Amino acid sequence: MTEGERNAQLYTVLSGWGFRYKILEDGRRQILNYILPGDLIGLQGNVMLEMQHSVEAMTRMSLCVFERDRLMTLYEKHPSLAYDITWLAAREETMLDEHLLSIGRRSALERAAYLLAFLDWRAKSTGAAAEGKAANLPVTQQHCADTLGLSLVHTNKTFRKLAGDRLIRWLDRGCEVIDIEGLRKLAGWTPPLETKRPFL
Amino acid sequence: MTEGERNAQLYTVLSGWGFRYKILEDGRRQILNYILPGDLIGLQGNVMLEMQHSVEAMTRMSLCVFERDRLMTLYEKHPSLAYDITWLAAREETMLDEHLLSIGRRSALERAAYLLAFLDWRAKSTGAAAEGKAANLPVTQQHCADTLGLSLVHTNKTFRKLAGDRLIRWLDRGCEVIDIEGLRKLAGWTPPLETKRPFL
DNA sequence: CGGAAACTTGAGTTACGTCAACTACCGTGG
DNA sequence: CCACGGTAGTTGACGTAACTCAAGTTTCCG
Repeated sequence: MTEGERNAQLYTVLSGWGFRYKILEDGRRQILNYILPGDLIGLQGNVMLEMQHSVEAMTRMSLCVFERDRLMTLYEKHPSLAYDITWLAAREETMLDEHLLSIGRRSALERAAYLLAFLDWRAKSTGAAAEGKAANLPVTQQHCADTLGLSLVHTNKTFRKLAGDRLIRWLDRGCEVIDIEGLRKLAGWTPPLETKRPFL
Repeated sequence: MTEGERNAQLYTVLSGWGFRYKILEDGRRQILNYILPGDLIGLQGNVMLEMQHSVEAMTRMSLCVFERDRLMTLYEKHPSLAYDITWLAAREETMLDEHLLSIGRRSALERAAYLLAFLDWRAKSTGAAAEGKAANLPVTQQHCADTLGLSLVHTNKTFRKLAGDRLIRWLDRGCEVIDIEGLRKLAGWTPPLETKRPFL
């Protein structure tokens, strides 16, 4: 699914990991946010005229399709589902705000710590990893670099520092969080308190 | 209105300029987005448990208050208004996405050009400035620096370059856009196409 | 066994940050 | 009327975090 396309569908993610991103003409890429089970894809495309970003899967994903035309009908017939959609949109906004703070004002080390703490939180709160147990995050350093707004080389050096301090361990294809509290403290971040989460 | 507060109200902006921001413990500040007439304030606070950011006015603002408890009722009684709220949330997301791309991947000069082109667009599309006429943006360089994720000094030097190239003129307290097309081209950005905008 | 994708490391460069000083422009009050 | 203090903007010298380039491993997979 790429930017500019007019997309008639809305999707709910049932399983798997993906991400949303934008690119400049010369290829510079910025990952905007990650997509996990329970997330909605394509709301912007339904409400705005066209998609403003692209989406890519990181693992095999299964989706539940939803027709665009039915969105207004759904709002009329099921106000509580409409409310849930708003809830999801507001949560996305909260995440984007934090990412913005991170890229704009945190140092490379803090930023990296924040990203991993954030992904760990998301992984755990969607049940992708058991609560309490160390999460194994299926990201490459290239993904992280494009999320952090850093170069690949500098991202690597930053992660090596975190690994040297025993906060994480970097695996073949992904990252294992060892000391989540350490990461959160370094980043100066704690996961947001949420009201009850909608099913969808 | 500051972060962490539990805010029972939702506001619609009738007139004036403001902005949303977050700060780290040591005072580093990141401006997340600007608030103009027609925008909604406090949706996150209503849906999440508490406000995740703070809001500050840049000019005198007039607001229309809306009680939190009535949100669910509104969703039941007026689905089209509910849809409008979703529309606004999706538009906010689109703007945050673009800011993220900007801070993460654009150079200081491109970023500055983007910000001014963006504010010019917002000013014009809310009727704060006449369409076609040069918009006068009521921002200080400190605001811009905190939006761009740059230092105040470097922001100043960047703006002086834009002024030297006759793209903008910097006034006492704010900025006058001279060559909007030049700014957009430099930033590699054009305003998004929007579907019909809701009243609210 | 070869080739691609991911990760690592060092050396040199540059964009941006910090520090510090200075100007200009108010509005306030003696 | 001028003295003042505060906010906003400007500029130069110097330091450093992050980038680029380039050359490695290592791991996976066909």
